[in-house]
Amino acid sequence: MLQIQRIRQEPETIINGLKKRGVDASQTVHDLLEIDGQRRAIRHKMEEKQARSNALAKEIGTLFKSGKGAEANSLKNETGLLKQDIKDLSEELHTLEEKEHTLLLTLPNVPHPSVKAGKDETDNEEVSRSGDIPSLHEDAKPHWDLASDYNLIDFELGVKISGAGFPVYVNHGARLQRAMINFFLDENRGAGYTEYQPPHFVNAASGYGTGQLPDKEGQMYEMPLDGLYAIPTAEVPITNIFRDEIVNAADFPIKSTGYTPCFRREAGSYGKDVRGLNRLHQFDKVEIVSITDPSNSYALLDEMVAHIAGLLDKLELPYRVLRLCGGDAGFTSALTYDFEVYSAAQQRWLEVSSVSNFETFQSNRLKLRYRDENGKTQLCHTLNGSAMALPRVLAALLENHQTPHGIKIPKALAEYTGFDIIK
RNA sequence: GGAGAGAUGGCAGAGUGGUCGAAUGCACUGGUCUUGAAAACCAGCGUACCGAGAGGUACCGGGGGUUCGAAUCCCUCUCUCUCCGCCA
Repeated sequence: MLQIQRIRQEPETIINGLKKRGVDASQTVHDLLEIDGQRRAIRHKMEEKQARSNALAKEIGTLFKSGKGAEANSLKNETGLLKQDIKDLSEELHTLEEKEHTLLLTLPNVPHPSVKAGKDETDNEEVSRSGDIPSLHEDAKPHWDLASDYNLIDFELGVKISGAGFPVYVNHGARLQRAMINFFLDENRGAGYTEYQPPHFVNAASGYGTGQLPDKEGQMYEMPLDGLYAIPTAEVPITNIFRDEIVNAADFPIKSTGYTPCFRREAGSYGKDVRGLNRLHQFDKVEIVSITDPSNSYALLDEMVAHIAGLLDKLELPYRVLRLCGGDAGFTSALTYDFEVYSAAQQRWLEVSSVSNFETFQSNRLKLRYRDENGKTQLCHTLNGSAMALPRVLAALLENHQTPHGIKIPKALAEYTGFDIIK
């Protein structure tokens, strides 16, 4: 959520920035400024009456104590009137506050200056590319065939137990999953991230904190009996560790990591990219979350990008890094880099990581602050990224490293799997 | 599932109608003392909004009510804890 103070200070910057997303915010900003002005005027008026009422109440108390009951009672006339006024004003104030809040929720984050205007993924900029795209032998297969040939993943079994999009990993497939989780967590820990094992269900307050609610309400699995939501990413519970906190600036950057399964309803995306591991209702992901002060957040974003690149290098996968254009970046993001690995048999790029700086967009909702050098509280910048989403990494590993003799496991990962080839 | 207790500042914990944004202790920050440290002593120490400032307003889990006046009384919701039962 954008800060109203910022909209007051630089409405034009915000309107122009949002144009890069293809969003025309001029009407909303205009309405917000008007409502905000009214709100503050009414608040001021109400506070004046409250001050008067407080003073009178004090006076009445003193008068009663000194036995001047008649005088005290005469003052009560005025307080009665004030009371009604205050009630009316406060109702008006609440209405305006609600309107303002509702409007604020509709505005996405303002893109960073480096973000290009654009409509969708076709307008994203490739900023780097690494690794060689393998030339596969003639009988090379897509990962869903490999998964079944080598008995690694049983999609039909998942359908029986739960439904489409809930694969069952078996034997070497299951072990590979477990190995990747440990590999990623160890690498992240080695880079200074504190490891967490957070809850997989969160309450509504947490959903609002990171912006899943109300923006993406229908994307989360919901347990209405208990008022809980299955997390769509570890970002939600891990970032909410810091909700309503004033963190110590000396601890910056605060770096956290955690593995969780992720649950997504993927409503409205049936039939699109659902083959194999490309899009699932439940998948495993290791997430990194960082918190720092505004002056260092973009350097930290670069550091996170470099860290993720290092992971893909160790997995010996070809990848490219994209800077998302305004229209393709998420609602809450100021700047997002996507990592895509090349899946050689499908002959397409698969998104395996998305790294974003949210600036104060999340922390404003989270009330996540630090104290600056003057002792004033300021909103932190929050960032996060996948390091790494497992299914598509697995898909690329299987496809790219297949040989006529079996599927080779990259050296870094083989230390975790205990085997270096799947036959 | 049954029974009970509770929700107050970073933490612990007082406060049952006015002078309470709130005692006290711990923690934290600054200072005195000390070769240094500890101890002791002194001072400071919640958040948000409005205001140039003085200052004002709100907040004692959320919402509503009683009252001139509510942390304190009433209603209601939520959450937490303890004991019993069941159970990984």
